Amino acid sequence: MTNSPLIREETAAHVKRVAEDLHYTASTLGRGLVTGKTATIGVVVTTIRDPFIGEVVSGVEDVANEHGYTVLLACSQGDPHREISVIRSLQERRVDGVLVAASRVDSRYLEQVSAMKVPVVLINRFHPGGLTRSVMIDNVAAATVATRHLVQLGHRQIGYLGDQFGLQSDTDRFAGYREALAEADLPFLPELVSHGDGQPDGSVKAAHKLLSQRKKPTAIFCYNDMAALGALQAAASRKLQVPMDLSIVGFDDLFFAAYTQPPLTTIRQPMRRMGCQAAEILLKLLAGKPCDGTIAIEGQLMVRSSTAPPTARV
Amino acid sequence: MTNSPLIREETAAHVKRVAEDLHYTASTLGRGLVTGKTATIGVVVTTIRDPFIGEVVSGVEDVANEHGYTVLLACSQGDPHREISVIRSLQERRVDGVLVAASRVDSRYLEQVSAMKVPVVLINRFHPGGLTRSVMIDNVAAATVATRHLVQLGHRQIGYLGDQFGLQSDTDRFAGYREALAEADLPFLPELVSHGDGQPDGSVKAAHKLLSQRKKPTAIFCYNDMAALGALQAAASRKLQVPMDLSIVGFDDLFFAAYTQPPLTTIRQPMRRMGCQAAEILLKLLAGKPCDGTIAIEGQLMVRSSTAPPTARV
DNA sequence: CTGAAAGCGCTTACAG
DNA sequence: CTGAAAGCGCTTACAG
Repeated sequence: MTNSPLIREETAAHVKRVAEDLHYTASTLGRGLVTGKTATIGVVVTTIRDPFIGEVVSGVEDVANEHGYTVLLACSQGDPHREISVIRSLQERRVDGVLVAASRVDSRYLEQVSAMKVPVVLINRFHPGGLTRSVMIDNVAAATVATRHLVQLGHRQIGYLGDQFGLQSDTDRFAGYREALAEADLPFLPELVSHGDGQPDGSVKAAHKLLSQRKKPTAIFCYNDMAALGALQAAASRKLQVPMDLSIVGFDDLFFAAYTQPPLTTIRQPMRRMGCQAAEILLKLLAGKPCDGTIAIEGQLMVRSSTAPPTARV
Repeated sequence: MTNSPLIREETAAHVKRVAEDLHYTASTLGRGLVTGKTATIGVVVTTIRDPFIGEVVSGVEDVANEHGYTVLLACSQGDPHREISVIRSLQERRVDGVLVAASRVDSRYLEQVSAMKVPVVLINRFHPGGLTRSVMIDNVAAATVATRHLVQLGHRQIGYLGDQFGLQSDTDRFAGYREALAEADLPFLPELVSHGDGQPDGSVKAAHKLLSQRKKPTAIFCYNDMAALGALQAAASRKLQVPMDLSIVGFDDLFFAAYTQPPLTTIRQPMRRMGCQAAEILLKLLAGKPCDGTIAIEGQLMVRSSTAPPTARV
């Protein structure tokens, strides 16, 4: 099916027509075997149920498709066993390159991906290595901006509702939170930080812990929008009005953030665009073009209605 | 790498060890060429950004993986051009079977999938044909249950906030809505139905249209939870209290439904399980086992706090 | 029981 | 310019 100027146009047209009538399409298996390319990229994620991941993968799929590539989906489910089986499956299928958008994967795993000797692009992750690149949001800076927003509204008791302790992005966002406190000369109060799981359920509990302090926070900066959903719920169940009694800021700007009641102030992370960029880097690498360093994305503060100055009640 | 009792165990172990050291994995390209199987299934969706789709695909990926299959992702984006290019791409890669979880695909498209001569399983879609099966929720029945719930609470002015007009599932849910009205001897009022787009943005507008009637509804049954998000927003911007001034019921029970304020009464659609079931049917078909008919899933009413009896104010 | 050959569907380099 | 052959990495049927 390779076009060539050596064949009479009408002949080519005829062949094409017949091929179409027969529903014939050249097999990439045969082609792949000889060219060593499959025009397929592996996308490794924790779970595709996560709306953050969905956005990223959508961007990836889009540019991949545009360039004739197809996406092989690999969900690790955060399970070490599946992590390795899923990687092997990509390797067996001889993907041309790999994209990883899984926040919670351990490093052995990235080691294994590297061992495939194909280009790999990491999203919101970093791993040194010749063929691996990253596109990541500047978590520290974005978290500082988010917390600073609360400081500027007049809050002095600001809580941090994190994801699981030890997760890189959690550590970074926490660092940004502390940085904003420090720059405003606010004391860091350990009892104002609580760790959930980056999901609504776990975050409700973590939020309650924060809100049951004797000196409770007037504002909470949440690890992500999922956690903010939990915080919103916890506030409602304690009859706290948001933002009058409690300000809440999230992170990600998932589709529902503009639709919570009240609409959520959050840091917008251009998830889809990050997916696109990551795919573009990968395709460049596959085309043999040089492409170095890690791309740092800036988060953007979206001020909506879940934040306000603290009310002066004691 | 095929195990065989004919080879000494220790030899096999040795070979395996060396293979592992060399990071060798048998290529499925060579194998596929001779066996005619790729252990790959194509999953066609509108867009992976849709949380409904994410859940379904997660289920599919799970059972596929468990059985040694890998998922090739194909997003049509509802674009006819991409629909065909994406199908071709699956065909070129010689997927063993196809799963379609795209609500808005036209039938020409399904025709093309059928022409691939591989088993296909449709989710929430029906298409006659020898090799195609379906797993679908009973939209009419579930919508009747949802509307009946409102009737039983005492509502007489019940609105329907639909998806785009003409979509099969919209038509079915609308039919269920009318059925519940009829069985309660309530008149059908055309001015109480409004069509959005199954997304929050478009549904806000559609909800406003409903709420600006002279005799406005005291309850709205929404096509899905996304639409309900829009209805919730519209209510809030009109200072209507949910559920006191307006009851709202959704459809799907997406992850955020339990976390809206107030938590959303909705029809739970077991999305993940539907994905699993669809994959299981496909795998059965691939194994040559007979497997017929379409599986009908029942929706489940989840009563939360967005519905209540209408207040007696005029 | 075992090892060499044929062949799956392609592309590419080469001989005519 | 064109057509036949070799070969990519596998599996399988077959000869020894």
